[in-house]
Amino acid sequence: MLLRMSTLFLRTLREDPADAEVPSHKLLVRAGYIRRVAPGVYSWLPLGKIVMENVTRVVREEMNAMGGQEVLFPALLPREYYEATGRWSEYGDTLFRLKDRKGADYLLGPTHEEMFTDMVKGEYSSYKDYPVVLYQIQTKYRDEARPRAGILRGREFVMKDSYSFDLDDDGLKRSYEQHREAYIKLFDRLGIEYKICFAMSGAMGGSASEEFLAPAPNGEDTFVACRECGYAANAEAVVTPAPPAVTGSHPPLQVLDTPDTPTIESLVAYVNEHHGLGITAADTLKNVVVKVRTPGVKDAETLVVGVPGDREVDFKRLEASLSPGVPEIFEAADFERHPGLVRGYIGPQVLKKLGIRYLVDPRVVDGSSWVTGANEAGRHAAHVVAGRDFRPDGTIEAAEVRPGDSCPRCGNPLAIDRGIEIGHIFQLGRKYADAAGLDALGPDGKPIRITMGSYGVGVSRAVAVLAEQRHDDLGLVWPREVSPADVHIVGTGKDNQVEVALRLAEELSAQGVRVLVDDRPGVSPGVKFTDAELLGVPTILIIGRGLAQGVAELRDRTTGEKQEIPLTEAATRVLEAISS
RNA sequence: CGGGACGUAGCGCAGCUUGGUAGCGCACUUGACUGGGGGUCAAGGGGUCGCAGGUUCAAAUCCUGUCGUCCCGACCA
Repeated sequence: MLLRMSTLFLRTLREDPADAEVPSHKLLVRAGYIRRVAPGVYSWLPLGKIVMENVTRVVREEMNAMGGQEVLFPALLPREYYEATGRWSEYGDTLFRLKDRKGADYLLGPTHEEMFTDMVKGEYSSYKDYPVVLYQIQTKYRDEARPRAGILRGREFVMKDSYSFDLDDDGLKRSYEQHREAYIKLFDRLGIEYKICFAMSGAMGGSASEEFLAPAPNGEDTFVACRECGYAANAEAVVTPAPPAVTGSHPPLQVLDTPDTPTIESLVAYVNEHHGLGITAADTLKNVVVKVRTPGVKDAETLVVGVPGDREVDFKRLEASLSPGVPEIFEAADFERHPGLVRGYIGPQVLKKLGIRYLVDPRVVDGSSWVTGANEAGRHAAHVVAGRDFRPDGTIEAAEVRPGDSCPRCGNPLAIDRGIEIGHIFQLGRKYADAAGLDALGPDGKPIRITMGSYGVGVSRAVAVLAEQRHDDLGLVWPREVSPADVHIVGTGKDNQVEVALRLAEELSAQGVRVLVDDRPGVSPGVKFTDAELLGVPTILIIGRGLAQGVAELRDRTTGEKQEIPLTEAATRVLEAISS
């Protein structure tokens, strides 16, 4: 492959685009890899297209290697497929919907579970056919409420999605493990740094689930990681280790006057000063009321969540825990309908009587004693003991996670970081097979319900993640596998440098090296150097002022290392560099 | 959907307060010089000032409406 800058469809920009915030977005636009067309919708220019193809190739090779078979579904889908699983309505505004000339409903596929399931059902009917893994690399459409960060979160994006179909749970586990291994290989090859995190299976249903998160300051996901034992989890999925139950006796419940103490801080300060308690925020029990709306259920349920007072309720965690239920803020009007709930002074003592479900943080164990609301304005209660003065209906993971919290596996402190989800694997189970009635006829003549796994890789997102993780002040720094070229040869000078550069480029190209050569006439060396650095090809060879002395310069874009080499050795040295 | 900002040349921006000839940088064209860090000089081309309505002799500028975009919070690869 030989790309000549003199004819390459490329214009680099000196300035950052005004609508770009994150480095990957700025650099991919400035370096001429992508251009914006609409919010969350981008065109790929020649260099960007090559990078995307390279990522696609790696993903495809690893999927084939693990036994996956590639198929391709249309992006344009009729409504009927999404009707059976209820997602035509459940997906809501995120679904791009359209009508054909007859007025029939269509959609642009946001994901393809239904199509895969239906296809397998149409072709396979015997237990002898299974297991099978199918995948596709497809453009997906989601009308995101807020696309952001360029290619990182688009409304149109390329995803590899695969599905495993097995006869039993052991088979599903095997397929899941195979995908996990394939993903490790694939992301390693792509040069992406990632952490495998326990995840919630979320709205998709199912059980075991892990996310491949690429650590990046601009990531949208928060995850915890334990340096000691390697445990890593999406913040939504972190399990709070419960302390042992407390035994022994406590003083009887005591109601205290605590005027003007609607917040935890004011409460702690007041009871320590006026009631001599000596407590901290962690000794108080904060009770947060929410409404929970469950799909298909008419009325929202009122729910109270109890967490230690030194922690906020993390709405994302709460939502993940309640899924498929959706929590909503309990507003002033709702309080009016529930006079038993005194805003700012809610305690769990009365919830049973009010018939309100009460879920607590796992730290609220039997026998633990708390300072909490007395259900009267201006009054709190001390020595409120779990199991004695109130009995929760269960525990819930809703409290915020903080750096230093105990690792649920080994107890050491956890660190918190941001990451970008680049892959997700999970054991779907039988949800879609149930909806489609996907069975195989077993050896005994009885039908076996198929169990499925679902596995995604954000292909176009991976391009952005690489730009996000691998850049410096000068520009992009591609890893070898995805770089638009193996070597960027710069010919600069007023003698025959460009001519020599071109000759060398052709020679290398003939040996299978992918070459980008800057043969633009009349362009100053400074421009060529800055462009080379911006574009980010990992090896740069300069044919410049040293030509008369038979010297070229070899640069490593990643390390910044420069060395003068004899021109006669240039081809060999480049071959060495790109194979190392 | 809630909060904030912004729409002027391909890109980045000024001009708007106080109405009167639409401007700067980058990019682009031509010529000369320069030739290892986005170089210099000269001459150019390129605009429905988001859209609609209003006020006015006159609107990029004032008023009303509308559309769109970006950023921060609830969804997800």
